[in-house]
Amino acid sequence: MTTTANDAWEALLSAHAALIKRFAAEDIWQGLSMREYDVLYTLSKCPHPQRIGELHRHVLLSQPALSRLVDRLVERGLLCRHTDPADRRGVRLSLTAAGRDLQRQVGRRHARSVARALSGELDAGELRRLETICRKLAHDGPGTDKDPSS
Amino acid sequence: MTTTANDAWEALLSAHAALIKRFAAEDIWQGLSMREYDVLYTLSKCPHPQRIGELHRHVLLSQPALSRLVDRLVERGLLCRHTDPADRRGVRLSLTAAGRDLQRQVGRRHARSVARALSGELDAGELRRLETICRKLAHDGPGTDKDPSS
DNA sequence: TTGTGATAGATGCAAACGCATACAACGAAA
DNA sequence: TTTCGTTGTATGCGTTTGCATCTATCACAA
Repeated sequence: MTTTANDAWEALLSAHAALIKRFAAEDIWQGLSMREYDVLYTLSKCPHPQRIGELHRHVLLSQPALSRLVDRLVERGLLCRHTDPADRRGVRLSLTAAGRDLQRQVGRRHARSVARALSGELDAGELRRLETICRKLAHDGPGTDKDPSS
Repeated sequence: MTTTANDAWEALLSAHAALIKRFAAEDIWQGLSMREYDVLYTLSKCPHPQRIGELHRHVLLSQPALSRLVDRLVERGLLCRHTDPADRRGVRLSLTAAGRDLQRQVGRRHARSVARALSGELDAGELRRLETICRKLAHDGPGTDKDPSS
């Protein structure tokens, strides 16, 4: 039924908005915006220097906006940007030591907030179900899949 | 476990980003941004003219940004803004006929997109579980509840 | 009344954003 | 090797955003 899907989507949007507001209001961000933190976090999970294009697939931001966000992080000494030797159009990004430290520091606190917020409302089973369901949604639905490799 | 909650949150964020990107890419918005549509949609569900403050609780946007977004919609003739007679600091917003029409037109198409996107990945049971879980999360956790009336 | 603190929105301004487009490097064909 | 279409990122520019602050109104007490 179309209504069930729309109700679920609306609930997901509300949950997202409520939690984002709550997290944003916390005083743990050390001068980073949540989008900037998201970039640091994503890079912290990547073993190899990451391409901007890859980040762009992960982040909800236009490519030019991401490019300039990276500028700012580079200028703050949190990231370094170096031309990809294998494809000199491209750029590889990696965290500096300072960037890694800052991500860890903010990340620890944020992770605690997230745990408090979600565990306060959901039990372990619900958390796992939420994760499972959202993972299915996260892989772009049919019509957008450009890489059916995996 | 703190990890379970964080994995669930990350999955929710990914699902949100992927779906928003997908919906934003569709050519159904009639010159509205998704945020503007969200405001029209929220108002369309309210029987009575709505206060900006109420909208603000629903929308992920700062109060000044919302105020100006409303400006724009008023200027496009989609909303009307009139002083609340009961509290003349405040403002009540309501859709104009044009606003209601536009919301309906965009809303019909968007609802179909949402249904296609979510139903393509989830069965009816999963949709209902997702809604139930997200509703729990949407009600601000402890520490933010200012109105324990209901 | 008048004064005081709180609340609802609006406004100034700098920062950040999206869109369109430019630019550089790639890959393949002529 | 030159040319052409494609891809990865950056830049110009007008719009939208958030933060700080302002104004107006309310509720309540002196």
